[in-house]
Amino acid sequence: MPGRARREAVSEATTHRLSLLLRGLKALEEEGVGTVSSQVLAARLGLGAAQIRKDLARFGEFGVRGVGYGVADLKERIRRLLGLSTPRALVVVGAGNLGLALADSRNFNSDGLEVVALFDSDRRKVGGRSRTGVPIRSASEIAETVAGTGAEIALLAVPADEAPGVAARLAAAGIRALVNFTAAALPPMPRLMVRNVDLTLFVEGLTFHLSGGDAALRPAVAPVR
Amino acid sequence: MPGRARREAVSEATTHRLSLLLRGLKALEEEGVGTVSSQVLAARLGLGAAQIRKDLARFGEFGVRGVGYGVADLKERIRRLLGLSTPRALVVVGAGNLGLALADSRNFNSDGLEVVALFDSDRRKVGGRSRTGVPIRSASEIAETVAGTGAEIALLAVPADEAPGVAARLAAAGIRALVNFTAAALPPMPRLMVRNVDLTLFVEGLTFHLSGGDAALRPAVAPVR
DNA sequence: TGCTGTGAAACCGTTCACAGCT
DNA sequence: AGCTGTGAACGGTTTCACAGCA
Repeated sequence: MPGRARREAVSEATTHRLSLLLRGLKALEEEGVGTVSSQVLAARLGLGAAQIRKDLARFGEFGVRGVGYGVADLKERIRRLLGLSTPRALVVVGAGNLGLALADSRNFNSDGLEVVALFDSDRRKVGGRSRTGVPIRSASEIAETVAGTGAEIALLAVPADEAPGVAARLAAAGIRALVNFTAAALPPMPRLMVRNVDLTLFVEGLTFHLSGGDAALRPAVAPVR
Repeated sequence: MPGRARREAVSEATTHRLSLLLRGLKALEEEGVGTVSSQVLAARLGLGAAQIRKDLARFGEFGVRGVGYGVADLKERIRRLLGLSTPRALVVVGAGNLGLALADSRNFNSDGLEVVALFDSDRRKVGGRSRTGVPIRSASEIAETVAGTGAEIALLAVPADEAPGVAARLAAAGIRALVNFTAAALPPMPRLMVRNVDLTLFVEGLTFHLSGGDAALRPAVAPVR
């Protein structure tokens, strides 16, 4: 599923692993570990050691031969690399269960990320707050809020049929990157980077394998051979 | 990120595209379209035409040369292929916002999929129902409910630190496939197929590209060359 | 002519194996 | 001796280009 925007030399798989790496390094730092090898890191994250080294190699030299990586140092450099060293504001559109879950997730409220607002078109929700205190504003205030907070990233969790319209408004408001949690396919938009995260797809991938892969197509009787 | 279990000849990318295809075909059928070419289908889904043909080729011959694919026929065959032609029960563990969102999602309650129960350890939630009526049971009833409903698939949406324990209990209860929405890394379990869907990863992938890729590592002054 | 099905080519990411530094 | 950084091999997926059929 391409989500290509500009010169995308770095694959999504790589950025995902960097994220994972960052998380692992944080844990190690809390455990008081000062130095770590790609070997050990890999085992903890379920990745290959060579792959970690390769991923890092793309961005420079981070370790010391014969020794390993400095935990605090590598952590800081990856954080920097992922663009998390400067604070970033997020907005979540759609204050249904999914939107609320996203807004309150500690994962989006750590490092440099902060969810600054939720939007919904339901009058009864507007003016309220999520459990952790994110204010719910009217969808009509999107442009104003985005401008005021400098938010660059939006998480889209509205009903599928409203998704394209809302995405267009977010783009117009100056949002530069969007994660689409909707099943709707969004048209390509000029200055907006889009990642589609379709939760259904993961489940149907499982049903495929559960049902024995392509078993459904094979005849019920044993094949000739 | 491998999630390899048994002989996994068919890639996750392929099953995702089949899911997408199924969705597209449903839409076409509702529009009253009887026949469609890989060309048109591809354009609607944002895929390549050759790729659609290649994906299908893996499972047999589905179209008519010079004509295209019969919408109703192809839809039915893909549904079959994905293992959605027979009903499947799902359970969702964790009745927080994310769990409730998953349980009420129309995506998991169409075709052959049905969410039959939510589980939570919070006494105050147990006995209640989600907005669409899925009953919330005590986490202690997992084994019993799974046995009673024949559920094979579980969606895991509990706090990260509880994830490994709950996953083990689900495996013991007879669940065969699990989608882990938690940030926790689950240990490999014998008869349990796991897919990890870490929502954080998608956002941090965006911050990487927003910050100009590896711009953070390049010196502020222009490189020598 | 139009469109599928498919071998071949191109591409990309991962894994291997080792040179090089500490 | 230990571990990083990396060229080379590998495997898998995507794209191309066309043969074959309606």
